[in-house]
Amino acid sequence: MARLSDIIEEFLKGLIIEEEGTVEIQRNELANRFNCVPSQINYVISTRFTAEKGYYVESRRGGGGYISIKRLNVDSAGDYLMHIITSIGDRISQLTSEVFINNFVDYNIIENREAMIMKAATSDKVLTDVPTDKRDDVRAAILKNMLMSLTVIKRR
Amino acid sequence: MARLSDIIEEFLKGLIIEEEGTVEIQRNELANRFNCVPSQINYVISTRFTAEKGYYVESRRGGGGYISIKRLNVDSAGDYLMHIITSIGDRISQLTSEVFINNFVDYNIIENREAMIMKAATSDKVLTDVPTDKRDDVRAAILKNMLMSLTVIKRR
DNA sequence: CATTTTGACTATCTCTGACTATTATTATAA
DNA sequence: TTATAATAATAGTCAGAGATAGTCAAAATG
Repeated sequence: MARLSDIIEEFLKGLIIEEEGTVEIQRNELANRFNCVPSQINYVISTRFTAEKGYYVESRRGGGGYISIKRLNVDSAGDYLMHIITSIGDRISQLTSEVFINNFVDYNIIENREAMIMKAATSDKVLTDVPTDKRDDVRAAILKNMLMSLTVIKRR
Repeated sequence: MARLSDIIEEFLKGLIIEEEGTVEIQRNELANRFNCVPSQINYVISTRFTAEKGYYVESRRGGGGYISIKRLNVDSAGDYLMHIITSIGDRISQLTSEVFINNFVDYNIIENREAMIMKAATSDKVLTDVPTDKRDDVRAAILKNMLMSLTVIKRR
């Protein structure tokens, strides 16, 4: 059974592409369309459309309220990478890391193979020997260092 | 009477052939089908679908979670990689790791950018939070998993 | 003894709902 | 008319329930 969150995520990303970088929705309406509670929309947004992941979200309550999601403009891959690197904190979960990496592919900053390598390097599987409480720190360090390495070399 | 683990192994391998190299299952569902505890699935996977045997395993918990198993490539580059992967022991120093990676580039198995990423992911700098005596183990795990990801058969 | 099977406990991710906060609109009072 | 209060229409938060998978060591098996 596919996750509802993934479906909603895809739906929104589709809209964003259609609308060339921005989308505006009403929370209740969207929740209604997908037969879920409104707060699930917040969940999707907070796990998939955060600022660090390259999205800018605004909203307004009250009558005629809305949520708008904008995809950040990326004209320089290097700038974008630096932005991401500084915004990644000292710790990151495997899932969040994967979402980041997928975004890099979406933004054409890395190739699919490169994404696979990065995911392989930051998976929990590989960090079993790291004490649990340090795992997310090490992962963040790995991810950031890999990204740093990309700011040095141009993509063919 | 054949062991349950063997039966499950055969079942999964059959699926992998049918699906041309990759299969995605739900642990509980599979355990249910074979009337065993879920953790037996982990046992089967960890004893029969290891990297050395040519499989790449990923998983995700939570609602809609899954376990995916991918068969690895057996072409010459894949062979070479598998050979390397098995020859890398459980531990590897940063220096040795770099030598390996440089060789991959020389043998045209990976791109320059990919090499940069791999070196970044296996540098000592990134493993400062790992206890010294575990550092080379973690590095070996990272390197092997990255190499393995390259041997995965892609579909799509 | 080595391997397999089991189950209790843990970790992670998703979904839900009650409660809260904010904004817009309408009604009421001055 | 203008200021204020009440009401309606949204969205936000957070903790807990639900749905998975992972780990590890003891028990069973052969």
